[in-house]
Amino acid sequence: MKAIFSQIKIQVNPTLYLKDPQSSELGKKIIYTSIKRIDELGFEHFTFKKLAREINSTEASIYRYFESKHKLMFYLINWYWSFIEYRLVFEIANIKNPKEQLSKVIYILTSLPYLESELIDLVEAPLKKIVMNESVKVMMTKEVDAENKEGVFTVYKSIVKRVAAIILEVNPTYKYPNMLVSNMIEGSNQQRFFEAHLPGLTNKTPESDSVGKFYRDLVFKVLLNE
Amino acid sequence: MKAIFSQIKIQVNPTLYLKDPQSSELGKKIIYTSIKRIDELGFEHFTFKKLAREINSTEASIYRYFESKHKLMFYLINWYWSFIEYRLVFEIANIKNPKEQLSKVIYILTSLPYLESELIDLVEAPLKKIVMNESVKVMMTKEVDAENKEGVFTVYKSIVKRVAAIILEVNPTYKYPNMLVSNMIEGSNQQRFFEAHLPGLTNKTPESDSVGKFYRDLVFKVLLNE
DNA sequence: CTATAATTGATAGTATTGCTATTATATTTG
DNA sequence: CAAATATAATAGCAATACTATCAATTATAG
Repeated sequence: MKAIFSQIKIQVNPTLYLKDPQSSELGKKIIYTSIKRIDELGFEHFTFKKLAREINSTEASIYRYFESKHKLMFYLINWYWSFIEYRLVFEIANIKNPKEQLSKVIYILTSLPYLESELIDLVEAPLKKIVMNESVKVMMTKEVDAENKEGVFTVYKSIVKRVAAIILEVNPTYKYPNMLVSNMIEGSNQQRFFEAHLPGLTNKTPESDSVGKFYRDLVFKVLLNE
Repeated sequence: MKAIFSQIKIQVNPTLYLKDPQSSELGKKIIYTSIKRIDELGFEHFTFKKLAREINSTEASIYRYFESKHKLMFYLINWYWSFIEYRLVFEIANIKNPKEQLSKVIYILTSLPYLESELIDLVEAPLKKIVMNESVKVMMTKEVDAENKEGVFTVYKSIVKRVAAIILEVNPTYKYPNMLVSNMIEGSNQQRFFEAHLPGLTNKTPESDSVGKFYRDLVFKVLLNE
């Protein structure tokens, strides 16, 4: 399951691109290089001009693939979400016990990129970092309703739904399964950011993964107690 | 306790402004009007030029108060956080029971602007909306470490610390009090956004405040169970 | 192998943004 | 009323986010 990005052809909602970047060399270069540069510069400082310079192409050519850098960003995020959904389904397939399933899910959704041996790849690791650090900035905008209509959040909602179903198996009377999932996904991303930059907002300890433990503890306490 | 913004002089970290906006008419207009416009347009579409036009002033004049729109945004957020800290201290003062204190705190930190009669004001309500919808975009940037050094997050950390202390009174062995607080603050803001724009990620019901209930349920279950 | 279409590159241009600099005009204050 | 200070007016600049045009290259189909 190594180098998944290159082997598994993950399908991304066509509203997110003008021309499928997976269909040409230039397209692939755009994807690969933009992942590295967005991770490095942050979404705000990343521009098509910088990207074009790096891949020896032009802004105009990049615009033939993506309508805007916003859309490119959503393309990458959606690719990642699709990949996560794939993993979710795959890794849970042969687990029977819902609690064990949930445990695995928590790991997949909250773990750090470099902790996952399967993700050690030049592309997937920075992609996860992008999702962690940058995605909230393109989600929480005034354009969200229009983008939602275009199906930008379909995969994300599907993941939440899927995990919520497992939660309801663990505790059929729990009232807020979707919120518990979306809070865990977004929260763990943000807590990772806090750990790195604002540790006073966290309870970071030198050893051990406190973000992962925090959410594991939280989810199971919320579900298994009265 | 009405119209707090106008009555109580809240002190904001001077690194956030070049000239104290509370010290002049123009300064106050900048604050009041920017709150309304950032709320309306979102941080990305808000510009000093638009603001200047509206208050019949010029970009150059606004730049004498604030180094950048980023700093102005932090000024507003900090003002809000200081205000919340003030409320927190004030409203908890005569509650003895830590659980009741925590209950009050959860309400203050997660409630919607228009649900709080004290906040119904032309300024505080949109200010809370700004913090809910826009603040994460200026927090999660590559500049965060530099801004943290300038003390931009001092008040926020202080709130987290304060509430974490109450949490430890409720459950002295709980390992992640800071994370529980920052997750609740940031999470509730985001869940409000989801409720309004991506309800599929939440468990919204027509009546009753599900975000508030979700976090209340969550916090107490996490703290009061083994 | 050539005609045709599709893709990319080169270049230019536009409106807006974020910000600085300069000078003139008000306004406050001592 | 003079001096200091604050604000307005104007200009300008480099960067950003795009769009448009046309030429050169490459792929593809007959």
